[in-house]
Amino acid sequence: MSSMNSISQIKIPPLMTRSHEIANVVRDEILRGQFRPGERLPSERDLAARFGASRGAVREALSQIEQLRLIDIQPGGARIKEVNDASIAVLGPLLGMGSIPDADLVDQFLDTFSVLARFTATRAIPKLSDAQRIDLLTQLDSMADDLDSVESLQPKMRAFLMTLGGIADNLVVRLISNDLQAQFVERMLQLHPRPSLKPESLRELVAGMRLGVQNGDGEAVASALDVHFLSMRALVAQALASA
Amino acid sequence: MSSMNSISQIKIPPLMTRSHEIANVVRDEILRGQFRPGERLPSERDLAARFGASRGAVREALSQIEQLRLIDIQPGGARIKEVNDASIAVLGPLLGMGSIPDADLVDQFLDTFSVLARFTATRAIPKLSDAQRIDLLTQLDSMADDLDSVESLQPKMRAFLMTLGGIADNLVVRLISNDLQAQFVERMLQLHPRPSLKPESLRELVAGMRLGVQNGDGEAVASALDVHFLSMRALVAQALASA
DNA sequence: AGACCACTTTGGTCGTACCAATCTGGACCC
DNA sequence: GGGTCCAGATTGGTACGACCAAAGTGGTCT
Repeated sequence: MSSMNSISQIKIPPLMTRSHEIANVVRDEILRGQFRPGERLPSERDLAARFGASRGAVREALSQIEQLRLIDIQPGGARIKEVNDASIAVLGPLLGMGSIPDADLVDQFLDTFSVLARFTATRAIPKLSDAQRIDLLTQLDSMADDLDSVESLQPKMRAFLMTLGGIADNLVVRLISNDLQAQFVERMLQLHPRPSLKPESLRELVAGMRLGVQNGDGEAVASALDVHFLSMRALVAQALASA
Repeated sequence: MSSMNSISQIKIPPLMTRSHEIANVVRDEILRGQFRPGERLPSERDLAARFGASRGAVREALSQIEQLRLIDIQPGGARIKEVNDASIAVLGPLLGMGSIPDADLVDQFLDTFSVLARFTATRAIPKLSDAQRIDLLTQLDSMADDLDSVESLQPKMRAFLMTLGGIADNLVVRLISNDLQAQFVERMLQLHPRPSLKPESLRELVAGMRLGVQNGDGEAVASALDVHFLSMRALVAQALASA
């Protein structure tokens, strides 16, 4: 009986401060491989001079990059670490670097996301209350009305998965999904050409999930999601290849 | 033909700077729920006064907390956000807050981790080269020698999963695992009483995985991992309950 | 009661200064 | 030549003070 205010969540550019700018530039340089792991980053004073900023701003920037586990700050110098050992939070920048997202990375993301969705479904469905089941069915029925418009289906799908996530009640997965969401989804939605799923596939997805929800069969819901994500991956790969 | 220097990777307390201290304290206060979401954090100047630190140090601290998506810094004041919307990186602090880790959270972690392990296995096994298969089998045989000593098996198990991860070659999962590792594993290893898996269970795990690797049957390896993590969860839950 | 405006507070940035840890290079000794 | 050792330069850690623009505050006026 609350929230749902601030409906559209208009995202003002999250206040690009000087330190964030610097952090972004330096982060991207590291991700681009312009420094070898173990190598020293230019000193704070040098960076400050280069960006025409104060050392304070640079320090804030480096402090952020350190949180990404991309560098190791120590007296004597900040050293670059392996990108493979970094935090999830580098995924977004990693994706957004080329003019077109790296196809492999996108596929890996979708693969991973599908596994998390499956996981959520299998954990949520068995513990459904009657009210929750009805809620989910309602959402699915609503989704069944927009099968040909990806634009209007996507947010409903997202909401559906969020509801499932709330029921599964696994904070770890929730936080992982947050990060993937934050890192990935927004960039994915700007894809051109947008992959277009066939209405039949979507109908199959919704119907499959509905059956699973009705019967309390988590594996059925998960399977429907599997199929959906598989075709999604194929389409996205195709879209990226032709771009 | 390189690396493998700095064998033991002695981790000196990662240089607890003033800003990190402040960040930790404030972060924990937020995680502890001492502020309501939407509420304003004390001003940088107030925090500086409270900690007897400079504003610069406080700003670096807040900048780090902002990266955790726990606060939203804006002119006018920093506002607290929902913990549920935060980054994975809050998991560690969240676990380490009570004298004993929260049992539910630990279980959720193990559940999630098992899914990621299963995922990695199913993706890695089908694309094994001969050399990789031999490598894995060798590792498993080595593991079969330490079945009764959890202390010596654990690192081998970890190495095995890392190898699988390298073969699966999914950067997204890799980064997620990094974070879970960074957030969780170290704290888990300090558990008392340590959960003790029965040697028979471990033998079964290793044997099951070996068979799967040999036959190129990813699902078999995944199943063996499933069983293992299930009993692990039961034991950990028991250990935490009796603590 | 609502609109409007001046004042205060708050974050964003800069500059300078000092300390301690680290690194660097050259003198020195074997 | 190769290793050792020490002083000076470099680097990060921290502090204080100052100014600006944006956001919040409260009181006045209508």
